[in-house]
Amino acid sequence: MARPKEQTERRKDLVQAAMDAIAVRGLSGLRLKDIAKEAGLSIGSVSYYYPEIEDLLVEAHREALERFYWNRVEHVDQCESAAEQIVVAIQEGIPDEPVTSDVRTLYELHTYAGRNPAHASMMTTLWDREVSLYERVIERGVGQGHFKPTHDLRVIAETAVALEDAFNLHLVSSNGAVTAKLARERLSSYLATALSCMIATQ
Amino acid sequence: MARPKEQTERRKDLVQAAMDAIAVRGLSGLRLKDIAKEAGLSIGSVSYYYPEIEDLLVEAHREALERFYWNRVEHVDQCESAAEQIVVAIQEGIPDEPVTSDVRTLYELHTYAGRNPAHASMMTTLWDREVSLYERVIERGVGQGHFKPTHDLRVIAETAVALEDAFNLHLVSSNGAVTAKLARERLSSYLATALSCMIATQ
DNA sequence: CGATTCTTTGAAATACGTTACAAAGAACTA
DNA sequence: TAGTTCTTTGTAACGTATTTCAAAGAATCG
Repeated sequence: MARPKEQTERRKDLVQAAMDAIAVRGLSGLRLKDIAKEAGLSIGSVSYYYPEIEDLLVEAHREALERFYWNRVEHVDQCESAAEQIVVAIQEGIPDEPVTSDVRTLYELHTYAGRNPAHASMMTTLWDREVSLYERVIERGVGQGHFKPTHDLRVIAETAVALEDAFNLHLVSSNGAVTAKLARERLSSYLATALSCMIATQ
Repeated sequence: MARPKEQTERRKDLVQAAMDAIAVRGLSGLRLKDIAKEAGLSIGSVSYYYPEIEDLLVEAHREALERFYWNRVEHVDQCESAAEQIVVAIQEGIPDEPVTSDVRTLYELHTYAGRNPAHASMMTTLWDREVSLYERVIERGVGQGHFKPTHDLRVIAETAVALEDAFNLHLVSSNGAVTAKLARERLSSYLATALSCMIATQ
C-alpha cells in the first residue's frame, strides 16, 4: 500500500471545470485546454481522469441537472404553505443569472441531446422530475385550500415546466425582448389563472 | 464580358447545404467538409463563396427564420376565421417533423446566440414576429366574436410563443416524455382557456 | 530512508481541419 | 476558334487539438 487514490475528488473538480468551460465557451467552442485551465491542471491530467471526454460531458450534464433540481427541492421544502412554495419554485426555476454555470450548461447540452441518447435520457429525467415537483406543490396547495385547479394537475405542471424552459432558453440566448422579470411574470400569470389563486411576483 | 456570374444561385445552394449540415451534425460537429458534401461541391468551393464560415451561418439562420415564419403567415392567412387560424398557427408552430432542417437549424443556433450578437438579434426578431402573429390572430378573433381573452393580448401571445419554443426544444432534443401531439394539446389547452373558446386539436 | 503507488507534467507523435493557391474546366462573346 | 471571366478542384502549407507516454513528483507505509 502506498499513496492513496483521490480520483473521486479530482473527478469532481474536473466536472465543475467542464461545467464552467461549457457555460463560457459553449459546446462548439469547447477545448480540452479550456477545461484544463478551469481546473488548474494540464491537458494530460484531464486525459488521465477522463480518457473519453464524452464521459466528462455526461458527468457535467448529470451534475448540472442534479444541482439545479435539488436546489429547487430544498428551497421549496423550506416553505410551509404551497402558496409560498410556488413563488419559490418560480423564482428558482427562472433565476436572475442563468449565467450560472448550472443553467447554461443544461441548455448547451439540451440541443446536443438530439444526437446523443445519454444526454437525451438525462433531459427526460429532468423534465419528469420538474413536472413532479410542480405536481406535488399543486397537490399540496389543493389540500391546503389555496389552489382550485381549472385543469388536470399534470397538464398544469407540464405547461409550467415548458414555460420555464422556454424563457430560460431565451435568457441564455440573449433574446433582447425577454428579461427574467418578464419571464417570471408570465409564468406566475399562467399559474395564477390555472390554479385560481394570487401569486406574488418578484 | 465572358462567363456570367451565378454567385447568388450558388450561395443559395450553400445556405441550404449549411442548414442541412447543421441539422444533422449540430454546431459542435459542423465541418466544412459536411457542408461541401451536402452541397455536392468541394471544400475549396465553399471557401470561394464564403471565405468566412460565420457569414454562412448567419445566412443559414436568417433563411431558417424567414422560412419558418413566412410559411406560418402564409398558411394562417389562408383561413378566414380566427378560429381556424389559431389551429393552423399551432399546427405549423409545432410541426410533426422538427427533423425538418428549418426547425432544427433554428434551435441549434439559438444556444449559439448567447455568445454571438448577430444570432441573438435574429432570435429576437423571430420572437417579436411570432408574438405579433399570435396577437394579430387573437385580435381578429376578438373582432369576430370567437375569442374572449382573459388577459392582455400581448401576455397571451408571448405565453403561446414560449410554449411553442419549449416544446420544439424538447422535441428536437428527443425528450422521450414529449411528443408533438402532446405539445400541441398543451398549447391548445392554454389558448382555449386564455381565449375562452374551443380549439380543435390534431 | 526505501519501496510502492498514485499523480502530474510536458513533449513527441498523430490526427484533423482550414487556408491559400495554382491549374484545369466551363460558359459566354466576338 | 480565340479570348475572357467565372467556377471548381486538389493539394500543399499551415495551424491547432488530441493521444500517448516516459519521466519526474508527491504521498504513504514499514
